[in-house]
Amino acid sequence: VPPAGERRPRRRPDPKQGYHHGNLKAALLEGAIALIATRGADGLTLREVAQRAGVSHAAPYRHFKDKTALLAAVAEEGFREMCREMAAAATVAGANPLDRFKAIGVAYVRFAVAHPSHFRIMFGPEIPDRSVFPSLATAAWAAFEMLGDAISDCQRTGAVREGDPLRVALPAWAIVHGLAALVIDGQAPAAGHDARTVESLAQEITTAIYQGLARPSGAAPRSRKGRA
Amino acid sequence: VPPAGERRPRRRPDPKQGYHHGNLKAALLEGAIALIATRGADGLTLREVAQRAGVSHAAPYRHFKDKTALLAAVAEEGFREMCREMAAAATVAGANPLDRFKAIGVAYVRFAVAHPSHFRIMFGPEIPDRSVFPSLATAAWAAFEMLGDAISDCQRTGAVREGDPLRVALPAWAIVHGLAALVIDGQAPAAGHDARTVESLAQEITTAIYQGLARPSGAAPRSRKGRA
DNA sequence: ACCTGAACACCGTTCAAGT
DNA sequence: ACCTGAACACCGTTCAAGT
Repeated sequence: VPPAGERRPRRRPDPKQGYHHGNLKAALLEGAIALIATRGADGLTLREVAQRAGVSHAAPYRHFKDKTALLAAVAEEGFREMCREMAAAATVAGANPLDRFKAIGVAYVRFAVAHPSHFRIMFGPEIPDRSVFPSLATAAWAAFEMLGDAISDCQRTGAVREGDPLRVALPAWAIVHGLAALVIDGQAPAAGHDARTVESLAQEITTAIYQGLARPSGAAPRSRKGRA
Repeated sequence: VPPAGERRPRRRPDPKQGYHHGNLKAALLEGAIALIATRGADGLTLREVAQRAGVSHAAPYRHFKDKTALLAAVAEEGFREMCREMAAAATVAGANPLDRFKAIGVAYVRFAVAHPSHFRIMFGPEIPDRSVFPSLATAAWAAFEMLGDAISDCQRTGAVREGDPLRVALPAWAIVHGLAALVIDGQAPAAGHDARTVESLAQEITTAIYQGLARPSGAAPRSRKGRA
């Protein structure tokens, strides 16, 4: 029995298909992502996902081995969307590799704050072993590679120090990931996850990892000057 | 009915006390931390904590309002232990503020990798609103303050650029937090959480946030030289 | 004051049975 | 091939009842 007046998009039985609709799998995935956004990662229930899709609570098992498999699909879709948004941000940023690198980092944080529960599932312990889901591992790796490639480009123009790009990219990944985690967990001071605050925090962070916290060499302890 | 041969420390009924032992609350907290270490954050069950303490599954409610309250106590103890370890690391590092700052950052990562499930509960969404538990909020803040104070000291000696210490400390916090999260979630390349690998990764990270990723100004693009 | 035992409303998962 | 309904073994939480 459906609970009450809940909007449920495109329910068209189409009796040519088996029972309810041809692509229950896609509907379940979509529903799970929507449910996570409103109820949080812990609030996600296989039974409610099934109910929202209009099927019995046992039906999902025909399409996903278990709850973890559904969560893996959710996580994979999250990484794909994150990559899309980072790529879009890089495009907007223009041709300067350093600008592109910073834009990607900011987009990383922006995605996490916009979809905190989704972000948690992408990285959290709900999926204990990512190697069981190769396509998820691939999608996750692609996100890291975007940062690595951006670093590579910066090294080519001489903006970033030399060294293995992936190794140099790790601190950059860590700092944007750390800021994202702290903000969505309510530790970093981003009141209400206000978009402008988050944006400027992310800008500060990417600048910090590029320039470092050290006093600019050659600058006197009391008078700081901008770089060239 | 206790399951089988499980070691259960110091069960001394002491009939002077109420029923089982005088400080069931402490026993529950201790048991919860132990259970998290072996079963993970998701595997923690109020009923099993009670069973291990030798009481009924309803008994914990006499000492903790609900499961979240127990988790908050677990998280608080985690922050205290982390602070202890960071303080110890700073002491070992000596008097140089920059060395102390790096040691604190490394200790932060080391704690997370040594107690991943505990670390997740300290920062995760299991405790939705930290402000409900003031002592937890205080303990968490103390950890951030240690980094902030270390940055302050570095600014006094001129090693770190000027500015609001807490604001300057945020990138440092983000980078160690991010590395910790990536490692325990199996994203960063620390095979098996090997202690030496983690240690050197943490060293690299703290160096990176101090020096920055920028090519050292004044160095030619092809020949890098050490700083003074 | 502190704990027990039964009860309730949930879960994830399985499996025979239906079409 | 795909879905249902009942069933099982769990949860967290509550509450009358015991000492």
